[in-house]
Amino acid sequence: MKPDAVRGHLDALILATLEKGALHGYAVMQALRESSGGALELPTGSLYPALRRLERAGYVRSEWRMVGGRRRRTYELTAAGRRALDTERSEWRDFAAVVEGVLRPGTASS
Amino acid sequence: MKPDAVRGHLDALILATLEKGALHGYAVMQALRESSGGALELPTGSLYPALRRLERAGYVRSEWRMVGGRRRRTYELTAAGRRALDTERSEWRDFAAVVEGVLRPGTASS
DNA sequence: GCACATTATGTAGATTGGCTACATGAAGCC
DNA sequence: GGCTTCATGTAGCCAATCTACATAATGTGC
Repeated sequence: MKPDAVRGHLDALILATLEKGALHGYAVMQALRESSGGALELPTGSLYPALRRLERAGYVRSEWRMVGGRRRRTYELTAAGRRALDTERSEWRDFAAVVEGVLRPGTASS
Repeated sequence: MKPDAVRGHLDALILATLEKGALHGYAVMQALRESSGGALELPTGSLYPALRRLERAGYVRSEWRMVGGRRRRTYELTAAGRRALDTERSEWRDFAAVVEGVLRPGTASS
């Protein structure tokens, strides 16, 4: 998968990952890798800034915790985040349908 | 549809549009608008640079024509362009499957 | 003949979001 | 003691799309 393909859809992926419950950044990375069957290997330089962006936007809320001397910042969806996820889902469906329609071969008279 | 959503997939859309036959830039715009049911309104500042990029990459070949005193640059897929389109199609399928899988709700135990 | 929409091509510059590469540090394991 | 994994983050780069602008001919309505 080309690196930039996810562009514009990463927020949706992260929000969906957090839908099931609060997670810290590293765990989001792992969850995304797993739920994508290994296809999504988010570098930390993509993930952490994205999470902060989502927080600035009010879609997630974060909280520091110390677990065994290790600091963890756990992220949790806000109500606005849930609404944003709904929007992202329907936008994805629209977008996918459009691309699918254009890409589908054999629509021409040929 | 948010303006940047197409990011990373525009090449595929343009190549697919040219698959049915050579078109000039403006006609590509119209064809894309039509085949997307009006969802894709490509600004010229996206389309023309994209076409030149595809040409530099060797995926399309262009030719000037004068039609009724009006200059037209028609673009045509090359063999490499057809191969690229195949690749784009399969990459799209992979990508869409991944996003679909992550976005699908209710995969959790919840 | 004049104004305005449409057809047609293009560039300059801003934006933006994901990437690479780097930096830090603790815990776990051998 | 050394290596891997867990964990968080920043600085700066880059590419692709967008906005806004510039140009010019044809078609249409009056």
